[in-house]
Amino acid sequence: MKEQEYVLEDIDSFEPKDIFECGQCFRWNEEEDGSFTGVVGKNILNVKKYKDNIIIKGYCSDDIKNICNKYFDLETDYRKIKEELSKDDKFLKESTEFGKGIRILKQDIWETLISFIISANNNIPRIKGIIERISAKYGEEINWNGKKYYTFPTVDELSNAEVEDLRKLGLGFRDKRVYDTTKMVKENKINIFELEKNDSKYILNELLKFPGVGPKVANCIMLFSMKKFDVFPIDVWVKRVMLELYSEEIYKMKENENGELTPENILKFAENKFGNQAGLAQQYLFYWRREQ
DNA sequence: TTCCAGGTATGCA
DNA sequence: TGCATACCTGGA
Repeated sequence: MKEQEYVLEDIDSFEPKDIFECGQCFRWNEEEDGSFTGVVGKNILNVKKYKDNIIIKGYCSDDIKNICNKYFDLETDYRKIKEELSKDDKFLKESTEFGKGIRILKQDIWETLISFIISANNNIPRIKGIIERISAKYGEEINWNGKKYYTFPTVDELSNAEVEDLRKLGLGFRDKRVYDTTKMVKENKINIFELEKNDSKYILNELLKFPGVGPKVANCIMLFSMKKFDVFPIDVWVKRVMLELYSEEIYKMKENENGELTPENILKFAENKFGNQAGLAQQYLFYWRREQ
């Protein structure tokens, strides 16, 4: 482990607040100075915006540049994507302006799988608390700048938890789902670490085999850990914003013979309208609507 | 006290 | 297949 620093000069489309509070991650916390600190794999990172630069300080096991380039998706041109999305849509123009600093993180697939199972019918403060307690109990402790941090437990580490242990950590009815999913991963029933090389349809089908993983959770996993931007997770917020903004257009779809505003029709409309960037469109609209 | 939160699993017709 | 209902928990 080594202290390191990485400065991104004049970087476009990178606002720590937008990235860490748009709902894609649960392990980043704002500090008193406005920076954010989070645990990424076995590394601790602190991200601060200063004028047009992003200053990333880290306590890392690997080269901080490699870690950040991958994790923050620095190769992708978000400006271009935003331009394309807002080209002929006033709502996306407004929402991409509102969340202009959003980037989709490439998070660990295993951590994302468990985190979003926990997210079901839950609220963000509680989700964060549960994940923190799981990490403190089963993860690895790292000390940095006089503070204690905990890595998210590996598959082997979390396999030490019984259902009752998870219940004590506050998972509620999600305890058995996390336990059973952990067991399936541990026994390699589905190799989640090799999934991302397949197309979204195939991956969706595989992820749905895990207990606690439905369409919404599966799509979030693909979007937030595999850079599958063509998926479109539909939750209460997205449903709300889509109906508020696009009801007329969804009614008029030629596939929508009965004029129904069902999740299927919302999905068809989104895939058709947003194409390969549907996931990003979802994230801009979600963040915009939720922060209003 | 009651309701709700980035849904999913289950039991029925 | 298609639809309602229950589900831990803690904060408002």
